[in-house]
Amino acid sequence: MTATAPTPLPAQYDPAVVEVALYRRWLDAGYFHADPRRVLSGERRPFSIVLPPPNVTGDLHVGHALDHTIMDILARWHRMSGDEVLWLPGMDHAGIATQTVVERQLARDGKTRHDYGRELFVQKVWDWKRDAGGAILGQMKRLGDSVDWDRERFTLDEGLSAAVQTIFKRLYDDELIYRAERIINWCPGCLTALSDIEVEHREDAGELVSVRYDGVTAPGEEPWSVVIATTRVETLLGDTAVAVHPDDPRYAAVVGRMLRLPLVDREIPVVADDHVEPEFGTGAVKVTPAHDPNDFEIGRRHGLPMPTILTEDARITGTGTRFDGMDRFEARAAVKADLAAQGRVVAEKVPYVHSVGHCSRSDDVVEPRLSLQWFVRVAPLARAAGDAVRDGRTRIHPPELAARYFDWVDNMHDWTISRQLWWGHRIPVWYGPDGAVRCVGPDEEPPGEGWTQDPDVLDTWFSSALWPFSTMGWPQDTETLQAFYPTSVLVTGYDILFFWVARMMMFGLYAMGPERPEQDVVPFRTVALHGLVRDQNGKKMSKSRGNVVDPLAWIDTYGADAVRFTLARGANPGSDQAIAGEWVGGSRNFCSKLFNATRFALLNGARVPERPVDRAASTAADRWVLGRLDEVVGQTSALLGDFQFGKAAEGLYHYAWDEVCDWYLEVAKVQLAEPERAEQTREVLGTVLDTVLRLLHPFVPFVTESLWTALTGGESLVVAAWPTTADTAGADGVGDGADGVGDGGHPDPDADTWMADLQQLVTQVRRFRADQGLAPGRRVPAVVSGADGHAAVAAALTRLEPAGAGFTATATVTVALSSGTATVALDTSEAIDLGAETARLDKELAVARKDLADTGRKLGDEQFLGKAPARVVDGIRARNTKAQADIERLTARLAELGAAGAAS
RNA sequence: GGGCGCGUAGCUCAGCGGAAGAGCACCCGGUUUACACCCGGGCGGUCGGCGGUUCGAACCCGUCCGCGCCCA
Repeated sequence: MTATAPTPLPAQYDPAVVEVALYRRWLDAGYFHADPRRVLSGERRPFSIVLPPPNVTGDLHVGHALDHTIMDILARWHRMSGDEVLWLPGMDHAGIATQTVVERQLARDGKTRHDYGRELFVQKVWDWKRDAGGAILGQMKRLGDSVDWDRERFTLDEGLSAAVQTIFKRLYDDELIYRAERIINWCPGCLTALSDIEVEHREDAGELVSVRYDGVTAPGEEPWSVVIATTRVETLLGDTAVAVHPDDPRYAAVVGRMLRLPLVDREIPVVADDHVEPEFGTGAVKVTPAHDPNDFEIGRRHGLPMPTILTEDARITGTGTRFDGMDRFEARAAVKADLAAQGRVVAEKVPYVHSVGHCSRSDDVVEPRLSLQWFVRVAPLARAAGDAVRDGRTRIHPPELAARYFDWVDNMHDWTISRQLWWGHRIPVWYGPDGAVRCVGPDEEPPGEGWTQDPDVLDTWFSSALWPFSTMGWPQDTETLQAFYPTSVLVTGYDILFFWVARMMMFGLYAMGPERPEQDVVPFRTVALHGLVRDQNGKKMSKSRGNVVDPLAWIDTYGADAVRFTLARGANPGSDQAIAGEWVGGSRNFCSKLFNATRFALLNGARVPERPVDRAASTAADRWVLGRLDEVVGQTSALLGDFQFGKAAEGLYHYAWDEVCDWYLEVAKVQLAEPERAEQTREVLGTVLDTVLRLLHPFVPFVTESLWTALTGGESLVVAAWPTTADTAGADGVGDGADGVGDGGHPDPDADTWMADLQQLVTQVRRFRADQGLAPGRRVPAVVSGADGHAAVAAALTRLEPAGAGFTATATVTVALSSGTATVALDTSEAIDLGAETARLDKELAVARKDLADTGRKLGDEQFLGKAPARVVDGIRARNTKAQADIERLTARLAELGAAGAAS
């Protein structure tokens, strides 16, 4: 890097003027571009992440902001650590959502997609994508995402489409894709099939209606009947049986006999089936095979007819009743009314709260529907996906959430992949004369005359599942693939575990399987799961609740760094976090603090030394702050390696603000005023800030970049080296252990003790001043004794001044230090507030007495002495001694005050 | 109904076997030559209830209560 003279900083930091320009500079410099050759040549280790592709119609919401912040922290950290980093961005084509957006536009002109025809409509969707799609990509730039824009991908790109066709053909040839007539989830709003995970179950208030079906009687026979209960009474029109449990004595006599289906006047049998729950309701269930998955299975077992009684948009059809043409909900009321009129409604529960499936896109109530669709036979794929985690080839973090993953992959149903849409990858299957079927691979010509292609497209997830390798050029064996697959980590919310992880695992293992050693087949080595972002009261954000926050508004107000830091700080693996604007303000304050601290340091000539600071020649405060820096360096790397972003951020926040700013900078002011200390202090300041800014860069890239380039004159923090303890620790041989002075990142107990004593001394004097109402700015003459080596610094930090002529101590503060009691005699030039001081000392005395009692009790307990480890016993003993000393000291002070009070 | 998780300061959360912590909020004082997006000081908790294990429990076990999520 080229070192130039540090540049002065403005009076205030304004993220708005800095962030956009910095991001532009990073792009121009090409820092985010990944070069596979540096990996293949062995020059660098690879680190790769594929961005779980956001939806092309979507905007950046706060959940993305968290997800991206975490990925960016990892990417920047690894980049600084010398890895070749690929973070690959892109979007999916979101079949239903995108088609709906464009159809809505057409509807404004009173048109439908059918007015344009398939080809023209798809062209219109591409137009929309070009003009209005992908807003999220620009928003990612605002956040600072260090993605490789040169490799941006879209699931409908040519290359990715070839990948889709390739894997479809392979699965088809392996008989892992099949076409069949099954009950699927049908959305009457979107007019397409859905997979299980696109259906959201919710407790809705419906009704449970019990209806009497009369038996068909022989002449002269007693009338008999069976009562069934249903929440969807309109489906009665499609019933083809009533089922009971074979061992249910109540119905043994009627199994095999016929019932008269009300309203339709069709005869249906009573069948016996093991899967009927005798305890539920009356123990008899109506069977509508074309409109209920369980009933479909019963229908198959008993060879029942399966009439479809609903149109695609959920209107009654083909029943030959007056209900034909009615919407399903209208029909529900009408059917019930007619049944009631016939006296067949024997019971009714309204409201009856039960679980109802809704379309995750349109929120319409999903209708189970018998339909001819394409499916993936998931059993072998899902087993492989489970095994990869079971045998550790892919690690789920935090590990507790693996249970959820297994729960899903071990119980997965076959996946419905056909969608009755136009926007998407069209199924590469052609139908010819006489029922001939041909699946066409990517390099094959479609069959010609007399053949037609399947009209459906594939589920968007089908192409998203290929994302970890299709984006890298698969099925071509590219350098990118060789260098960066398997990806290092997939970062996503635990709520998306089923969507991304399970499917990407299945397809990754299947597609890459034949070509690689087993260890290298998985799509990601680690899956790092984070939680949901909630509002400030811990409530889930939702449009209906009106508590959705816009991360971009926060970026405008507080800066991207502040948003990122807030999210990072709250990110504990696998658990949800709450967020509020005020808290983002707190992070903005932290960024300002860093700015001001660096500004102060630069104004005082701080510089980064060529070689590590010589600790032997340093003050205790220098050694303390450097020793703590070593610890923070080690701790931050360790926590990042364990995905503990919240703790890493917290540790840096605490060190930078509470230790460096509140204590070291204040001590540094004193040292800078001493000619023989000033230069050393400038180097320590430079070292500490240089390192802290490096450590913070992955979290808050913008402010750290501005400050670091100003401080060091370096090119960019993006490509600066990640600190190690070897960088910061002095290699000067001091710290052989004899004097307890640390070396090479080891703790420095002497310096720590010195600092703890200083903090104790300063805090006690400040507290006295506050209790006594002494104005903070007022200089108070004082004599400090029993605190050698601390007196001058402590005096500066507590605004004490040397005693002059006529000094008369009006008050004394005693402070327990490691080496004994320090005494500060002050001349407040007036009588002190005895009440306030006595109350203070009484409070401290009470604490000391309680501690003496607590520790005394333990030390008198044979069991404790015998069983507790020596380390603990020693600790208790030390506390006991300390409590005794405190009591003596405080009692003596109180006695003096009593004397003073009596004398005055 | 099955499974998982959570109840710690006003709010959001760390801590998960040896003296109760943080951020934000709140109260008092402050133009201390980096910072009022600040500085200094302070208030605030029978760690959901009850039992058990242990020399010792916010932390381990049981049970109950209250929330949340996923799958039926």
